[in-house]
Amino acid sequence: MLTPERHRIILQLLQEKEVVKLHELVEATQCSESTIRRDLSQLEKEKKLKRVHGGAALLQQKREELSVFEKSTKNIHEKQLIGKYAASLIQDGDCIYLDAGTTTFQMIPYIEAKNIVVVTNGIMHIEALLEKDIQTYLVGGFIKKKTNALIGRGAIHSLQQYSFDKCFIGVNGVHIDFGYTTPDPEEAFMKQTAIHLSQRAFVLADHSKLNESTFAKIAPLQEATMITDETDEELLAMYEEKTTVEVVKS
Amino acid sequence: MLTPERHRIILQLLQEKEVVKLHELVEATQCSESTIRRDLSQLEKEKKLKRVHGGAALLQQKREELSVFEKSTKNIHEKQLIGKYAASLIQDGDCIYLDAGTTTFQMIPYIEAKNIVVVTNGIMHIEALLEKDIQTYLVGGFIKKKTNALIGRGAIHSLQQYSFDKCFIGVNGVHIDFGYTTPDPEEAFMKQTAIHLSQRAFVLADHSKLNESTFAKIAPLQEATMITDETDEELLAMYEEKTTVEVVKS
DNA sequence: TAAAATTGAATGAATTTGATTGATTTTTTA
DNA sequence: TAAAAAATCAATCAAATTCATTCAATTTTA
Repeated sequence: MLTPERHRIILQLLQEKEVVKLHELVEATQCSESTIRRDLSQLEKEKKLKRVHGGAALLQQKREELSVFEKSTKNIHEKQLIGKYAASLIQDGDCIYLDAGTTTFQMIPYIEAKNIVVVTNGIMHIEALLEKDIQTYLVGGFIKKKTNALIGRGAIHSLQQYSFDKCFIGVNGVHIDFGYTTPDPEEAFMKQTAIHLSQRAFVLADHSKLNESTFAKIAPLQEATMITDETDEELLAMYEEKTTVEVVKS
Repeated sequence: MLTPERHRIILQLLQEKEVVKLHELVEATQCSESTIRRDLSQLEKEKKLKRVHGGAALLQQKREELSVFEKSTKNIHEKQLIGKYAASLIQDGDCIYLDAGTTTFQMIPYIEAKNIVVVTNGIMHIEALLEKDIQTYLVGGFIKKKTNALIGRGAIHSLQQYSFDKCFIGVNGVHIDFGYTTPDPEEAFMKQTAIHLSQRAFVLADHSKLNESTFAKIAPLQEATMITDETDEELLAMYEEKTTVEVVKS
């Protein structure tokens, strides 16, 4: 049996059952455990499924967003590292746009620059920013319940009243061809606008975001400097051809 | 049975029953107590549930700190009464401006009208509004730390994008000569603008506000209907000469 | 045909599992 | 109320399963 056919069978069985045992796949394909293991490894690298002990499991759909709560606990350590580094880029007197989202949120405790102004569309960010006695402006607009972010026409309009030294943007996918992406077109447009209003743009993307792409395009890679904790040299080299990449090491 | 499948079963049973006994999970998954215990431990670490003696429970947050906040305010009972009455004035399909502040905040739990849109400058209000599945817009602007209200040029500008069927305004003073007043001129201007953008304006003022006046003038009495719990007939008669007064009785 | 890629088997390492232990908590009983 | 009984718990261990890695055999490709 050919590799693509096996892969098709594996993914199909997975679709039907949500989780599938290694043994069932051996049964279905009539080939050895080793082969199936190799297939699962590869499919996992391609983000088509998630390996689990004893088999494989379906991973959540591309366009479906996780709740804020789930997001906030995922890759928290990596996000903190990235946040800390990103925060160190802020200089005294800067005007900053801080995108909504859990990754950019992690920057706030590490901000040390004085006399800065921060504009944000993230309601969650406000309390933390005020706690640090940072002059904070909020853009107006519609409140998206799921992410607690301000989006829509009003938000864009509100945003356009400002211009920034630097902006820090969170994304859901970074892809060599599709650039920076996020599931919601409204949010994508918001992020895009912020990038265009800024002298320098930074995208914060932990390693789980690389080689991913979701529905709505924000901007091509070269429009922002990417900050990531990815360590795979080969992968990084690929992105470095297209844009500036700052790698955070733990 | 694979780990993700067990986890799914556990979480699903939990969704249905709120709390679930260890023994039921053993029954449902046909595996040992130890395994279930380990699963529960892990799911608890992932904040997917809360372990309790004998099993697990759904985790519920927020509610409590809200009540703490509610109790910390002055004249809470009167404000609730006023809030309840004011909320009853909202009709299906209305576009509403809800001013920041504790009095207007009390309206939210009592809002029953369907298909309404609420614009607010109060950050505290957001969570409660979203909880009630109300379409919510926030004005942009500078965040005043003390009151968690959005004010300033940006806020005014943002507000002027809308027009309202009704607005509900909190004030610090109501005075027969000076009209409605509040200490901060920026906030006063915000409230004034909202009143002018609304077909009908309501000022919520518990009895402690009457015959008081503070620094910044919002509007003369006749520009808004006053909702109060004051009972002094003589006092009320005085105000009723100048404007419409709605009296809430406990 | 030779080089490269794929496959299945074999190895020991790593993970998961259920049973057991004694400690802790809850309920029952006196 | 306090002691006893029952239930539940965390910690540990050994057996079973699953895993990654290696290597030789086979198939595919150039």
